[in-house]
Amino acid sequence: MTVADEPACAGMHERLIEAAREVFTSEGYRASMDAIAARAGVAKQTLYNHFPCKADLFGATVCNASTHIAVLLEGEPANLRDSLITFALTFRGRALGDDGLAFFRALTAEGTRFPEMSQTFYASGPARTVARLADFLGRAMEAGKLRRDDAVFAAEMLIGMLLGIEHARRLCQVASPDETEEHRVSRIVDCFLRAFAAN
Amino acid sequence: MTVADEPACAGMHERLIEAAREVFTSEGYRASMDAIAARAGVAKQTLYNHFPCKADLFGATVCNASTHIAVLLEGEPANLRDSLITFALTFRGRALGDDGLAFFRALTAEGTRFPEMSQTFYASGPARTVARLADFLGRAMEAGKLRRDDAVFAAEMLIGMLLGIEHARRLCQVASPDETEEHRVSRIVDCFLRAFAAN
DNA sequence: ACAATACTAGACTATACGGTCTAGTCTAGT
DNA sequence: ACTAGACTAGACCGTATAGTCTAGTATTGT
Repeated sequence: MTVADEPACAGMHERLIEAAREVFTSEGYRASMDAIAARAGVAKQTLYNHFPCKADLFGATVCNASTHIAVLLEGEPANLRDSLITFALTFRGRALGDDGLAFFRALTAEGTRFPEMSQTFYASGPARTVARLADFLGRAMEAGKLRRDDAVFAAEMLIGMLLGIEHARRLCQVASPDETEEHRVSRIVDCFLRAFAAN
Repeated sequence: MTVADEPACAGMHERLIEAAREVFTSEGYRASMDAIAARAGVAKQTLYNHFPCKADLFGATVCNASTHIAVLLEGEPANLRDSLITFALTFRGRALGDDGLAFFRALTAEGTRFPEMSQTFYASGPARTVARLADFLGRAMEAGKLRRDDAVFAAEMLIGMLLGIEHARRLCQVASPDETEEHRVSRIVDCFLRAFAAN
Protein backbone atom coordinates (compact mmCIF):
# COMPACT_ATOMS: atom_id res chain seq x y z
CA MET A 1 0.00 0.00 0.00
CA THR A 2 0.84 3.68 0.20
CA VAL A 3 2.61 3.56 -3.09
CA ALA A 4 4.23 6.97 -2.97
CA ASP A 5 5.91 8.88 -5.78
CA GLU A 6 5.44 6.19 -8.36
CA PRO A 7 5.43 8.27 -11.53
CA ALA A 8 8.58 10.20 -10.53
CA CYS A 9 6.71 12.15 -7.82
CA ALA A 10 5.58 14.69 -10.36
CA GLY A 11 3.76 16.88 -7.87
CA MET A 12 0.98 16.10 -5.47
CA HIS A 13 -1.83 16.89 -7.87
CA GLU A 14 -0.69 14.38 -10.46
CA ARG A 15 0.00 11.82 -7.80
CA LEU A 16 -3.54 12.12 -6.51
CA ILE A 17 -5.03 11.84 -9.97
CA GLU A 18 -2.93 8.78 -10.67
CA ALA A 19 -4.07 7.11 -7.45
CA ALA A 20 -7.67 8.01 -8.23
CA ARG A 21 -7.34 6.55 -11.71
CA GLU A 22 -6.06 3.29 -10.33
CA VAL A 23 -8.76 2.97 -7.71
CA PHE A 24 -11.63 4.16 -9.89
CA THR A 25 -10.44 1.83 -12.61
CA SER A 26 -10.58 -1.20 -10.40
CA GLU A 27 -13.64 -0.38 -8.30
CA GLY A 28 -15.60 2.15 -10.30
CA TYR A 29 -17.06 5.32 -8.93
CA ARG A 30 -18.19 3.53 -5.81
CA ALA A 31 -14.58 3.50 -4.65
CA SER A 32 -14.28 5.44 -1.41
CA MET A 33 -12.33 8.63 -0.96
CA ASP A 34 -10.57 6.95 1.94
CA ALA A 35 -9.38 4.21 -0.37
CA ILE A 36 -8.04 6.73 -2.85
CA ALA A 37 -6.24 8.70 -0.15
CA ALA A 38 -4.75 5.50 1.19
CA ARG A 39 -3.68 4.47 -2.29
CA ALA A 40 -1.93 7.80 -2.75
CA GLY A 41 -0.37 7.44 0.68
CA VAL A 42 -1.92 10.68 1.77
CA ALA A 43 -4.36 11.99 4.36
CA LYS A 44 -7.94 12.35 3.27
CA GLN A 45 -7.83 16.07 3.96
CA THR A 46 -5.06 16.46 1.42
CA LEU A 47 -7.33 15.00 -1.20
CA TYR A 48 -9.99 17.54 -0.30
CA ASN A 49 -7.41 20.34 -0.39
CA HIS A 50 -6.90 19.55 -4.06
CA PHE A 51 -10.40 18.55 -5.13
CA PRO A 52 -13.50 19.99 -3.55
CA CYS A 53 -15.58 16.88 -3.93
CA LYS A 54 -15.56 13.35 -5.24
CA ALA A 55 -17.28 14.20 -8.50
CA ASP A 56 -14.59 16.76 -9.29
CA LEU A 57 -11.86 14.27 -8.60
CA PHE A 58 -13.53 11.79 -10.90
CA GLY A 59 -13.88 14.48 -13.53
CA ALA A 60 -10.23 15.43 -13.30
CA THR A 61 -9.26 11.78 -13.57
CA VAL A 62 -11.37 11.18 -16.64
CA CYS A 63 -10.22 14.40 -18.21
CA ASN A 64 -6.60 13.53 -17.61
CA ALA A 65 -6.98 10.03 -19.01
CA SER A 66 -8.90 11.28 -22.02
CA THR A 67 -5.91 13.16 -23.32
CA HIS A 68 -3.91 9.96 -23.71
CA ILE A 69 -6.23 7.58 -25.43
CA ALA A 70 -6.67 8.58 -29.04
CA VAL A 71 -4.74 6.40 -31.44
CA LEU A 72 -3.37 8.43 -34.28
CA LEU A 73 -2.25 7.36 -37.69
CA GLU A 74 -0.23 9.90 -39.55
CA GLY A 75 1.74 10.09 -42.76
CA GLU A 76 1.25 8.56 -46.16
CA PRO A 77 3.00 5.26 -45.91
CA ALA A 78 3.71 3.32 -49.04
CA ASN A 79 2.18 0.11 -47.83
CA LEU A 80 -1.46 0.57 -46.92
CA ARG A 81 -1.93 -2.87 -45.48
CA ASP A 82 1.09 -2.61 -43.21
CA SER A 83 0.09 0.76 -41.82
CA LEU A 84 -3.41 -0.43 -41.15
CA ILE A 85 -2.09 -3.47 -39.34
CA THR A 86 0.19 -1.36 -37.20
CA PHE A 87 -2.65 0.97 -36.41
CA ALA A 88 -4.98 -1.93 -35.66
CA LEU A 89 -2.57 -3.54 -33.23
CA THR A 90 -2.07 -0.31 -31.31
CA PHE A 91 -5.75 0.44 -31.30
CA ARG A 92 -6.77 -2.95 -30.06
CA GLY A 93 -4.06 -2.88 -27.41
CA ARG A 94 -5.46 0.32 -26.07
CA ALA A 95 -9.18 -0.30 -26.44
CA LEU A 96 -9.23 -3.96 -25.46
CA GLY A 97 -6.46 -3.95 -22.86
CA ASP A 98 -7.41 -4.55 -19.25
CA ASP A 99 -6.72 -1.00 -18.27
CA GLY A 100 -8.60 0.68 -21.07
CA LEU A 101 -11.50 -1.66 -20.64
CA ALA A 102 -11.76 -1.14 -16.89
CA PHE A 103 -11.61 2.58 -17.39
CA PHE A 104 -14.28 2.45 -20.03
CA ARG A 105 -16.45 0.40 -17.74
CA ALA A 106 -16.08 2.83 -14.86
CA LEU A 107 -16.86 5.73 -17.13
CA THR A 108 -19.90 4.39 -18.91
CA ALA A 109 -21.32 3.03 -15.67
CA GLU A 110 -21.68 6.64 -14.56
CA GLY A 111 -22.83 7.81 -17.95
CA THR A 112 -26.27 8.75 -16.72
CA ARG A 113 -24.89 10.57 -13.69
CA PHE A 114 -22.14 12.48 -15.49
CA PRO A 115 -23.16 12.66 -19.14
CA GLU A 116 -20.83 15.52 -20.12
CA MET A 117 -17.93 13.57 -18.72
CA SER A 118 -18.39 10.52 -20.88
CA GLN A 119 -19.17 12.74 -23.85
CA THR A 120 -15.87 14.54 -23.37
CA PHE A 121 -14.11 11.24 -23.18
CA TYR A 122 -15.76 10.04 -26.35
CA ALA A 123 -14.89 13.21 -28.20
CA SER A 124 -11.24 13.24 -27.26
CA GLY A 125 -10.76 9.48 -27.61
CA PRO A 126 -12.80 7.37 -29.99
CA ALA A 127 -14.15 10.24 -32.05
CA ARG A 128 -10.70 11.65 -32.65
CA THR A 129 -9.38 8.23 -33.56
CA VAL A 130 -12.13 7.74 -36.11
CA ALA A 131 -11.60 11.20 -37.58
CA ARG A 132 -7.88 10.70 -38.08
CA LEU A 133 -8.37 7.25 -39.51
CA ALA A 134 -10.98 8.66 -41.87
CA ASP A 135 -8.50 11.31 -43.04
CA PHE A 136 -5.97 8.64 -43.69
CA LEU A 137 -8.40 6.44 -45.57
CA GLY A 138 -9.67 9.42 -47.53
CA ARG A 139 -6.16 10.07 -48.77
CA ALA A 140 -5.75 6.42 -49.68
CA MET A 141 -8.99 6.67 -51.65
CA GLU A 142 -7.77 9.69 -53.54
CA ALA A 143 -4.55 7.90 -54.29
CA GLY A 144 -6.62 5.14 -55.87
CA LYS A 145 -5.63 2.56 -53.30
CA LEU A 146 -9.16 2.16 -52.02
CA ARG A 147 -12.55 2.44 -53.64
CA ARG A 148 -13.96 5.96 -53.54
CA ASP A 149 -16.50 5.94 -50.76
CA ASP A 150 -17.48 7.74 -47.58
CA ALA A 151 -14.20 7.78 -45.68
CA VAL A 152 -15.84 8.25 -42.28
CA PHE A 153 -18.09 5.29 -42.93
CA ALA A 154 -15.09 3.21 -43.93
CA ALA A 155 -13.24 4.22 -40.78
CA GLU A 156 -16.23 3.29 -38.67
CA MET A 157 -16.45 -0.10 -40.30
CA LEU A 158 -12.81 -0.83 -39.66
CA ILE A 159 -13.08 0.28 -36.05
CA GLY A 160 -16.23 -1.77 -35.71
CA MET A 161 -14.56 -4.89 -37.01
CA LEU A 162 -11.55 -4.36 -34.79
CA LEU A 163 -13.59 -3.78 -31.67
CA GLY A 164 -16.51 -5.82 -32.74
CA ILE A 165 -17.94 -8.46 -30.56
CA GLU A 166 -14.66 -8.56 -28.68
CA HIS A 167 -15.37 -5.35 -26.84
CA ALA A 168 -18.67 -6.70 -25.56
CA ARG A 169 -17.11 -10.06 -24.83
CA ARG A 170 -14.37 -8.61 -22.67
CA LEU A 171 -16.70 -6.18 -20.96
CA CYS A 172 -18.58 -9.31 -19.95
CA GLN A 173 -15.41 -10.90 -18.59
CA VAL A 174 -15.47 -13.71 -21.10
CA ALA A 175 -12.06 -15.04 -22.06
CA SER A 176 -11.11 -14.52 -25.66
CA PRO A 177 -10.23 -17.24 -28.12
CA ASP A 178 -6.53 -17.92 -28.30
CA GLU A 179 -5.92 -16.68 -31.81
CA THR A 180 -2.87 -14.41 -31.75
CA GLU A 181 -3.44 -10.70 -32.03
CA GLU A 182 -1.32 -10.54 -35.18
CA HIS A 183 -3.27 -13.27 -36.88
CA ARG A 184 -6.65 -11.87 -35.99
CA VAL A 185 -5.70 -8.35 -36.93
CA SER A 186 -4.42 -9.34 -40.34
CA ARG A 187 -7.58 -11.31 -41.07
CA ILE A 188 -9.61 -8.25 -40.14
CA VAL A 189 -7.54 -5.84 -42.18
CA ASP A 190 -7.73 -8.15 -45.18
CA CYS A 191 -11.48 -8.34 -44.75
CA PHE A 192 -11.63 -4.56 -44.67
CA LEU A 193 -9.43 -4.28 -47.76
CA ARG A 194 -11.72 -6.62 -49.66
CA ALA A 195 -14.74 -4.55 -48.73
CA PHE A 196 -13.08 -1.33 -49.78
CA ALA A 197 -10.83 -2.52 -52.60
CA ALA A 198 -10.39 -0.05 -55.42
CA ASN A 199 -12.74 -0.98 -58.21
CA MET B 1 -45.71 5.06 -8.57
CA THR B 2 -46.66 1.67 -7.21
CA VAL B 3 -47.31 0.37 -10.66
CA ALA B 4 -49.00 -2.88 -9.74
CA ASP B 5 -49.86 -5.79 -11.99
CA GLU B 6 -48.39 -4.25 -15.09
CA PRO B 7 -47.43 -7.33 -17.07
CA ALA B 8 -50.79 -9.04 -16.53
CA CYS B 9 -50.03 -9.65 -12.83
CA ALA B 10 -48.27 -12.88 -13.70
CA GLY B 11 -47.42 -13.75 -10.13
CA MET B 12 -45.53 -11.87 -7.49
CA HIS B 13 -42.15 -13.29 -8.41
CA GLU B 14 -42.30 -12.06 -11.96
CA ARG B 15 -43.67 -8.74 -10.84
CA LEU B 16 -40.73 -8.23 -8.52
CA ILE B 17 -38.22 -9.18 -11.17
CA GLU B 18 -39.84 -6.80 -13.60
CA ALA B 19 -39.68 -3.94 -11.10
CA ALA B 20 -36.08 -4.78 -10.32
CA ARG B 21 -35.21 -4.79 -14.00
CA GLU B 22 -36.69 -1.35 -14.45
CA VAL B 23 -34.95 0.15 -11.47
CA PHE B 24 -31.60 -1.55 -12.01
CA THR B 25 -31.75 -0.53 -15.63
CA SER B 26 -32.15 3.11 -14.85
CA GLU B 27 -29.95 3.39 -11.76
CA GLY B 28 -27.60 0.45 -11.91
CA TYR B 29 -26.81 -1.85 -9.04
CA ARG B 30 -26.64 1.08 -6.66
CA ALA B 31 -30.44 1.28 -6.79
CA SER B 32 -31.85 0.70 -3.33
CA MET B 33 -34.00 -2.22 -2.32
CA ASP B 34 -36.51 0.29 -0.99
CA ALA B 35 -36.76 1.84 -4.41
CA ILE B 36 -37.37 -1.53 -6.01
CA ALA B 37 -40.01 -2.46 -3.47
CA ALA B 38 -41.73 0.88 -4.00
CA ARG B 39 -41.56 0.42 -7.74
CA ALA B 40 -43.24 -2.96 -7.40
CA GLY B 41 -45.81 -1.46 -5.04
CA VAL B 42 -44.82 -3.92 -2.36
CA ALA B 43 -43.40 -3.95 1.15
CA LYS B 44 -39.69 -4.40 1.43
CA GLN B 45 -40.16 -7.57 3.42
CA THR B 46 -41.99 -9.11 0.52
CA LEU B 47 -38.94 -8.59 -1.62
CA TYR B 48 -36.84 -10.38 0.97
CA ASN B 49 -39.38 -13.17 1.16
CA HIS B 50 -38.67 -13.89 -2.49
CA PHE B 51 -34.98 -13.10 -2.74
CA PRO B 52 -32.62 -13.61 0.17
CA CYS B 53 -30.36 -10.71 -0.74
CA LYS B 54 -29.80 -7.97 -3.23
CA ALA B 55 -27.19 -9.85 -5.20
CA ASP B 56 -29.60 -12.72 -5.74
CA LEU B 57 -32.30 -10.38 -6.94
CA PHE B 58 -29.86 -8.84 -9.36
CA GLY B 59 -28.84 -12.28 -10.51
CA ALA B 60 -32.43 -13.35 -11.08
CA THR B 61 -33.08 -10.16 -13.01
CA VAL B 62 -30.08 -10.63 -15.26
CA CYS B 63 -30.86 -14.27 -15.74
CA ASN B 64 -34.44 -13.51 -16.67
CA ALA B 65 -33.47 -10.78 -19.10
CA SER B 66 -30.77 -12.96 -20.66
CA THR B 67 -33.32 -15.39 -21.99
CA HIS B 68 -34.92 -12.73 -24.15
CA ILE B 69 -32.04 -11.04 -25.84
CA ALA B 70 -30.59 -13.32 -28.45
CA VAL B 71 -31.57 -12.36 -31.96
CA LEU B 72 -32.14 -15.41 -34.05
CA LEU B 73 -32.10 -15.84 -37.76
CA GLU B 74 -33.57 -19.02 -39.03
CA GLY B 75 -34.47 -20.57 -42.31
CA GLU B 76 -32.88 -20.46 -45.74
CA PRO B 77 -34.42 -17.43 -47.33
CA ALA B 78 -34.05 -16.90 -51.01
CA ASN B 79 -32.73 -13.38 -50.77
CA LEU B 80 -29.60 -13.22 -48.68
CA ARG B 81 -29.37 -9.46 -48.60
CA ASP B 82 -32.95 -9.01 -47.45
CA SER B 83 -32.64 -11.51 -44.64
CA LEU B 84 -29.44 -9.92 -43.45
CA ILE B 85 -31.06 -6.51 -43.46
CA THR B 86 -34.01 -7.77 -41.47
CA PHE B 87 -31.70 -9.42 -39.01
CA ALA B 88 -29.55 -6.32 -38.77
CA LEU B 89 -32.47 -4.04 -38.03
CA THR B 90 -33.73 -6.29 -35.25
CA PHE B 91 -30.29 -6.75 -33.83
CA ARG B 92 -29.48 -3.07 -33.75
CA GLY B 93 -32.86 -2.29 -32.26
CA ARG B 94 -32.16 -4.62 -29.43
CA ALA B 95 -28.48 -3.95 -28.84
CA LEU B 96 -28.50 -0.20 -29.38
CA GLY B 97 -31.93 0.60 -27.99
CA ASP B 98 -32.12 2.62 -24.79
CA ASP B 99 -33.29 -0.33 -22.80
CA GLY B 100 -30.73 -2.81 -24.01
CA LEU B 101 -27.98 -0.29 -23.63
CA ALA B 102 -28.95 0.69 -20.08
CA PHE B 103 -29.15 -2.94 -19.13
CA PHE B 104 -25.78 -3.66 -20.66
CA ARG B 105 -24.32 -0.74 -18.78
CA ALA B 106 -25.72 -1.89 -15.46
CA LEU B 107 -24.45 -5.38 -16.07
CA THR B 108 -20.92 -4.62 -17.19
CA ALA B 109 -20.50 -2.04 -14.45
CA GLU B 110 -20.73 -4.90 -12.00
CA GLY B 111 -18.65 -7.21 -14.14
CA THR B 112 -15.83 -7.35 -11.63
CA ARG B 113 -18.18 -7.98 -8.72
CA PHE B 114 -20.32 -10.61 -10.41
CA PRO B 115 -18.23 -12.10 -13.20
CA GLU B 116 -20.29 -15.26 -13.66
CA MET B 117 -23.38 -13.15 -14.09
CA SER B 118 -22.09 -11.15 -17.01
CA GLN B 119 -20.58 -14.28 -18.49
CA THR B 120 -23.95 -15.98 -18.38
CA PHE B 121 -25.49 -12.98 -20.03
CA TYR B 122 -22.88 -13.00 -22.75
CA ALA B 123 -23.31 -16.69 -23.40
CA SER B 124 -27.08 -16.58 -23.68
CA GLY B 125 -27.21 -13.30 -25.58
CA PRO B 126 -24.41 -12.13 -27.86
CA ALA B 127 -22.67 -15.50 -28.12
CA ARG B 128 -25.86 -17.25 -29.14
CA THR B 129 -26.63 -14.55 -31.67
CA VAL B 130 -23.19 -14.91 -33.23
CA ALA B 131 -23.47 -18.69 -33.30
CA ARG B 132 -26.82 -18.67 -35.06
CA LEU B 133 -25.73 -16.03 -37.51
CA ALA B 134 -22.60 -18.07 -38.22
CA ASP B 135 -24.76 -21.12 -38.96
CA PHE B 136 -26.81 -19.08 -41.34
CA LEU B 137 -23.78 -17.64 -43.09
CA GLY B 138 -22.16 -21.03 -43.25
CA ARG B 139 -25.16 -22.36 -45.13
CA ALA B 140 -25.04 -19.39 -47.48
CA MET B 141 -21.38 -20.18 -48.11
CA GLU B 142 -22.17 -23.77 -48.94
CA ALA B 143 -24.90 -22.61 -51.28
CA GLY B 144 -22.26 -20.57 -53.09
CA LYS B 145 -23.83 -17.26 -52.18
CA LEU B 146 -20.82 -16.15 -50.13
CA ARG B 147 -17.12 -16.84 -50.38
CA ARG B 148 -16.05 -19.94 -48.50
CA ASP B 149 -14.48 -18.66 -45.33
CA ASP B 150 -14.63 -19.02 -41.56
CA ALA B 151 -18.34 -18.53 -40.89
CA VAL B 152 -17.83 -17.55 -37.26
CA PHE B 153 -15.32 -14.93 -38.29
CA ALA B 154 -17.72 -13.60 -40.88
CA ALA B 155 -20.50 -13.42 -38.31
CA GLU B 156 -18.25 -11.55 -35.93
CA MET B 157 -17.33 -9.06 -38.60
CA LEU B 158 -20.94 -8.37 -39.44
CA ILE B 159 -21.86 -7.97 -35.78
CA GLY B 160 -18.84 -5.75 -35.32
CA MET B 161 -19.84 -3.49 -38.16
CA LEU B 162 -23.41 -3.31 -36.94
CA LEU B 163 -22.46 -2.50 -33.38
CA GLY B 164 -19.23 -0.84 -34.21
CA ILE B 165 -18.38 2.51 -32.90
CA GLU B 166 -22.05 3.13 -32.31
CA HIS B 167 -22.15 0.94 -29.26
CA ALA B 168 -19.32 2.91 -27.66
CA ARG B 169 -20.83 6.17 -28.80
CA ARG B 170 -24.17 5.51 -27.21
CA LEU B 171 -22.64 4.09 -24.05
CA CYS B 172 -20.95 7.47 -23.81
CA GLN B 173 -24.27 9.27 -24.22
CA VAL B 174 -23.27 10.88 -27.48
CA ALA B 175 -26.13 11.51 -29.89
CA SER B 176 -25.98 9.55 -33.10
CA PRO B 177 -25.89 11.04 -36.57
CA ASP B 178 -29.30 11.35 -38.12
CA GLU B 179 -28.88 8.80 -40.87
CA THR B 180 -31.94 6.56 -40.87
CA GLU B 181 -31.56 3.07 -39.50
CA GLU B 182 -32.63 1.57 -42.81
CA HIS B 183 -30.07 3.52 -44.75
CA ARG B 184 -27.22 2.81 -42.41
CA VAL B 185 -28.06 -0.85 -42.16
CA SER B 186 -28.16 -1.34 -45.88
CA ARG B 187 -24.81 0.37 -46.30
CA ILE B 188 -23.37 -1.94 -43.69
CA VAL B 189 -24.86 -5.07 -45.16
CA ASP B 190 -23.61 -4.11 -48.61
CA CYS B 191 -20.17 -3.53 -47.18
CA PHE B 192 -20.30 -6.96 -45.60
CA LEU B 193 -21.46 -8.56 -48.84
CA ARG B 194 -18.55 -6.98 -50.72
CA ALA B 195 -16.09 -8.35 -48.16
CA PHE B 196 -17.56 -11.82 -48.34
CA ALA B 197 -18.76 -11.97 -51.91
CA ALA B 198 -18.50 -15.37 -53.56
CA ASN B 199 -15.33 -15.47 -55.65
C1' DA C 1 -64.02 -21.58 12.91
C1' DC C 2 -59.22 -22.33 12.41
C1' DA C 3 -54.68 -22.56 10.83
C1' DA C 4 -51.28 -21.57 7.54
C1' DT C 5 -49.33 -18.61 4.41
C1' DA C 6 -48.24 -14.35 2.26
C1' DC C 7 -48.34 -9.45 2.41
C1' DT C 8 -48.08 -4.65 4.75
C1' DA C 9 -46.21 -0.85 7.40
C1' DG C 10 -42.68 0.83 9.43
C1' DA C 11 -39.35 0.84 13.25
C1' DC C 12 -34.76 -0.64 14.01
C1' DT C 13 -29.59 -2.05 13.63
C1' DA C 14 -25.28 -1.89 11.73
C1' DT C 15 -22.32 -0.18 8.51
C1' DA C 16 -20.26 2.53 5.02
C1' DC C 17 -19.15 6.68 3.21
C1' DG C 18 -18.88 11.85 1.82
C1' DG C 19 -17.36 15.60 3.84
C1' DT C 20 -15.76 18.64 7.94
C1' DC C 21 -13.02 19.86 11.80
C1' DT C 22 -9.24 20.02 15.07
C1' DA C 23 -4.79 19.82 16.51
C1' DG C 24 -0.44 19.09 15.55
C1' DT C 25 3.96 18.44 12.35
C1' DC C 26 7.15 19.59 8.56
C1' DT C 27 9.34 22.56 5.28
C1' DA C 28 10.71 26.86 3.09
C1' DG C 29 11.32 31.47 2.64
C1' DT C 30 12.50 35.62 5.11
C1' DA D 1 13.93 32.33 14.94
C1' DC D 2 9.46 33.23 12.87
C1' DT D 3 5.71 32.65 9.82
C1' DA D 4 2.87 30.77 6.24
C1' DG D 5 1.35 27.06 3.82
C1' DA D 6 0.78 22.32 3.00
C1' DC D 7 0.44 17.74 5.02
C1' DT D 8 -1.02 14.13 8.73
C1' DA D 9 -3.89 11.54 11.86
C1' DG D 10 -7.98 10.64 13.17
C1' DA D 11 -12.26 11.98 15.46
C1' DC D 12 -16.65 13.36 14.10
C1' DC D 13 -21.40 14.30 11.73
C1' DG D 14 -25.14 13.28 8.76
C1' DT D 15 -27.13 10.41 5.63
C1' DA D 16 -28.11 6.43 2.89
C1' DT D 17 -28.85 1.75 2.66
C1' DA D 18 -28.80 -3.65 3.33
C1' DG D 19 -31.07 -6.46 5.98
C1' DT D 20 -34.00 -7.77 10.38
C1' DC D 21 -37.84 -7.69 13.39
C1' DT D 22 -42.45 -7.00 15.09
C1' DA D 23 -47.17 -6.65 14.89
C1' DG D 24 -51.01 -6.72 12.36
C1' DT D 25 -54.10 -7.82 8.05
C1' DA D 26 -55.92 -10.57 3.95
C1' DT D 27 -56.74 -14.85 1.75
C1' DT D 28 -57.35 -19.59 1.30
C1' DG D 29 -57.91 -24.40 2.17
C1' DT D 30 -59.79 -27.62 5.61
